[in-house]
Amino acid sequence: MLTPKQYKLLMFIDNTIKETGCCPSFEEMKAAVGIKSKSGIHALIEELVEREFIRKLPHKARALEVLKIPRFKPRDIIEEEKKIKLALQNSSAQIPLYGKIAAGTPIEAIAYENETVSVPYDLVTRGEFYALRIEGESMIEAGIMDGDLAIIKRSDTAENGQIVVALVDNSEATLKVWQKKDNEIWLKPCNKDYQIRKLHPSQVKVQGILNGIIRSYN
Amino acid sequence: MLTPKQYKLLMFIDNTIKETGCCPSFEEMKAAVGIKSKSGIHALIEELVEREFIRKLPHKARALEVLKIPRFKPRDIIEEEKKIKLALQNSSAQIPLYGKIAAGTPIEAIAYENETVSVPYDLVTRGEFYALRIEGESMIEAGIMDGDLAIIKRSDTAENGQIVVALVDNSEATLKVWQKKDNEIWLKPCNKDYQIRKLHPSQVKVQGILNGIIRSYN
DNA sequence: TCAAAAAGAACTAAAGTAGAACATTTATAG
DNA sequence: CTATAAATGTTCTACTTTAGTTCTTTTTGA
Repeated sequence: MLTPKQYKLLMFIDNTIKETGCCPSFEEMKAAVGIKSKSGIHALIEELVEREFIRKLPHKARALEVLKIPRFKPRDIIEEEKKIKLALQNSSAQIPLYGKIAAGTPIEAIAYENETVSVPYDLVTRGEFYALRIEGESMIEAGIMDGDLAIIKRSDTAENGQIVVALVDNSEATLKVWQKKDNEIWLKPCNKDYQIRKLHPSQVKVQGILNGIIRSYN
Repeated sequence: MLTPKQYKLLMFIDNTIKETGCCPSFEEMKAAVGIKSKSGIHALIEELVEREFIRKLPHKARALEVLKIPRFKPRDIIEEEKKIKLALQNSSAQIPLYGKIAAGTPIEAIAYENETVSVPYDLVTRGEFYALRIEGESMIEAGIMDGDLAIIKRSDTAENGQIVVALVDNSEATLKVWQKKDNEIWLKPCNKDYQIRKLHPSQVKVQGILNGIIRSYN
């Protein structure tokens, strides 16, 4: 449509008229567009007139009228496009999403689901990770809400006090605080309404340790 | 209909005009379509002109006009777009980390900090985002814990019930649930031990809306 | 292996730069 | 109202850079 200089000039004229109410002189345009000679401006204006972007009132000085300016994309779309470009450059770590937890199936059993989620690198340093969607309120006092995405580091051991993915009786996976007491394993929820489960070590297997939480309010 | 290259070129021309207001040159088109010679672009343009998708103003440089956009995309383009969408899910965005909240400084004041954090792309679609480190326990019942990273979408308005970054008396930034009641603004914490603050609208300014939470257990 | 697509070189045309001379409009003093 | 100076706009020439066209050669894919 327009050349860059033509466009720059058109926008300058339009702006100036809108701001000051009167048309800029050639000298002002020279400065604005970055041209050192009036003839250049003249040529640009002739082009703009020919392409019907502006109109000249004949035999008048400082008498230009802007007829149209090229339509723009909405700013937020441009912004989004920029963001997409940027996002495509910085890749982040991919970890598999293994489904929901609290549902009662061993993690391995649902590992075939081929979904992945991207997480910031600082949540997944060193080790093997996977993600689970939280279901239920049993850990609410630890700030873990229904629907949150739990980032889990694969591990088959845990320290007291850590929040772990525990597999009970080889059938039920659950996210709880791990506590070893004498000859029992305590799985402690973080919610007054839930009971501590006291299990024999042979009944419980650690499948991973909670490493991070991602929540989206959408 | 159109070949993938033709379609790609047409879209590029249309986009460029809408974005920048001026027509791209052959050199720019070369880069956009991925052709190394101007003659290739020339051939494509001739095709597009013949099929009346674009018009050339004769004897002018950078003077193309898009007449219409085809309703259907070539199959290859559709597939490519799918790939991009997929890649997007797998990528992350960088957003600035503006420091801690609850500390009592307006967000703007600490905006100079040049740190950024990377967050999954699905937490930061459309809009401008920044991150704040949560300090304190006032939102603990909403699952927002001390030390969490809050992903905030910049906004100066909020709906009732949203969790917002509110600037009180131009000096104190705080994360609370927003509620407009008659002629008062209520800033509600999510913690029984904290009081609701009832303020005059002139005292409070929204600085952003909570969009996500990232927590790391390290 | 043949035709279509692409690359490249050589060329033509348009856009932009610069300065000067000239023409017109506008403001101002007499 | 008119003369005139100052400001503004137009035209011309000469030149540089950027853009577009045409042709030949090379590559590539059915």
